[in-house]
Amino acid sequence: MNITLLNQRLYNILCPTAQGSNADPGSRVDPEESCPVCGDKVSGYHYGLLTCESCKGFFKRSVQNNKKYTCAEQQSCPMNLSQRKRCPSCRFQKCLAVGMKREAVRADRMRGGRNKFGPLYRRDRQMKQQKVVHQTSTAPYRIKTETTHIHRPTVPNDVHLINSRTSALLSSDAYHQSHMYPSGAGLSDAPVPLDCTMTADRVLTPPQPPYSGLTIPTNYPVHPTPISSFSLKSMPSSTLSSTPSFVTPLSKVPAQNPDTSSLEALTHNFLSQLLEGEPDESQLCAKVVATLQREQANRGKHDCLNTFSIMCKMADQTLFGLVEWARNSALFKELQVEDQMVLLQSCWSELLVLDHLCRQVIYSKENCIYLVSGQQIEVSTIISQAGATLSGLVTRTQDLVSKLKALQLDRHEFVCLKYLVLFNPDIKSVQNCRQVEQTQEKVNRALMEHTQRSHPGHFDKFGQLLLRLPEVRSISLQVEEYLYQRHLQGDLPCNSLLTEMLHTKHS
DNA sequence: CTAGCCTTGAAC
DNA sequence: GTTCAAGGCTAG
Repeated sequence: MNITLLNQRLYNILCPTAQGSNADPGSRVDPEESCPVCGDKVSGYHYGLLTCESCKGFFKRSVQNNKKYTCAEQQSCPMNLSQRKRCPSCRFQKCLAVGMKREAVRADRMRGGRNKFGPLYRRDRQMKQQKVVHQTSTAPYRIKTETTHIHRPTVPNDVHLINSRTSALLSSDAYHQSHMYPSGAGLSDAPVPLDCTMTADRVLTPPQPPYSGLTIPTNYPVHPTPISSFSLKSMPSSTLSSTPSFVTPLSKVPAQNPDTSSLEALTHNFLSQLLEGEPDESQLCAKVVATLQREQANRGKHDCLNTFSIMCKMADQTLFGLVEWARNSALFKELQVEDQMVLLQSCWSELLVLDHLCRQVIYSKENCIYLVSGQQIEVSTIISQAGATLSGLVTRTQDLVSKLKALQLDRHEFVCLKYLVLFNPDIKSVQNCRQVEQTQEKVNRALMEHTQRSHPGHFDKFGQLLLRLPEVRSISLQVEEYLYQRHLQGDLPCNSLLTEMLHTKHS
């Protein structure tokens, strides 16, 4: 079995150098493909991969002039079209991170001609071309499901233009209705009427400037709680700084006493390392918003993304981020790429669910769902208008959110859960099963020691956390099934990592 | 300094 | 001759 053929997109993310490109999902074959650094439109291959003209110029200037930038913030500034100028340091780091090559900038400044990357660009182009053929040949076909009461036309490239005429018919399954993005209404102004002419443009450029949960800042998403002061409860940062260690980021915990066991110090270091790889929520949010804005801008006013497509694209971007997270993880890097593929293909939906849960625990207001785009939606609004499957899913997930909130899941524990899900030694086709098992055990021990040390008063928090994993698994399977049904109906955006993951599992 | 447009020239 | 990624130029 050739794994790379099974899920080329995943393989490309895991082995960016093999294919020479690490661009965003969902737009690979699009002539309007987005720059992996800032999300702007790409103008061609520059210094190793497809980037926009401005990042090309920026990278060239930086390398030619041997620039040394310093970030005034935490070296995790959001990078998108509107903010790329703010922090050259983070921009340059991002350039390098996505794979732009210093060596492609010529020391002798000779103009014209081709460099040694020519073949790499050609291969990448061929790969994209193959991808188009693959996507076309595996175009979704349609079947009827419980949530589909009417026949909706299959539109090439997945776009269902929801208009007022079809909206009433679609109300049986409100997920693809735009109530998820009520226009301009305040967060608690429920119930939100269906607005089926809602466009992504309106979603993404809300009229209300301050954060309300439903508005996405035009350029930079604002989070109710900074990720740096992560705790289970949405406590203000000021409270956090004066609370006991269980809400204090471990990195700020004073150095271990000499009398504390070395084991404890080891666990602390181990967890800190795991935490270091955690993606920045603000950046992810900015990226998602930028992608959606760009997508809509490319479509024009009369070709709007429907809500379900928007949700899928959000999930796709999140998934892309999760795969990147895994790829960059030191523990994951130790595995061979075949095993990496197998593990990710088996747990991607669980990771998505975990990611969603964590976001709810940190950011969501009472009875609201917090999207990766920074929007909050009232659960009751969704439940009241969604079909049976989706309502059930939302309810189950919200129950789990409540339990995790009650357990006061913290950031370290969340990371551990992610690793426990990722390193699953029960996956049969994993070659190096022993290594996966050892890593899982190591993380498991770290989680146990952390819960006992940081939450000594919380009896069996460790066990309680582990007991939540079967439900995560179960929800994720239901999510997959739901998405696959929608995929078969042609509702999912083609050419996405999400679709490819679904496809791989069902093929 | 940025970023869009222009010029160049080896590979095809 | 064409292509297209290099470097260059320049208004803003």
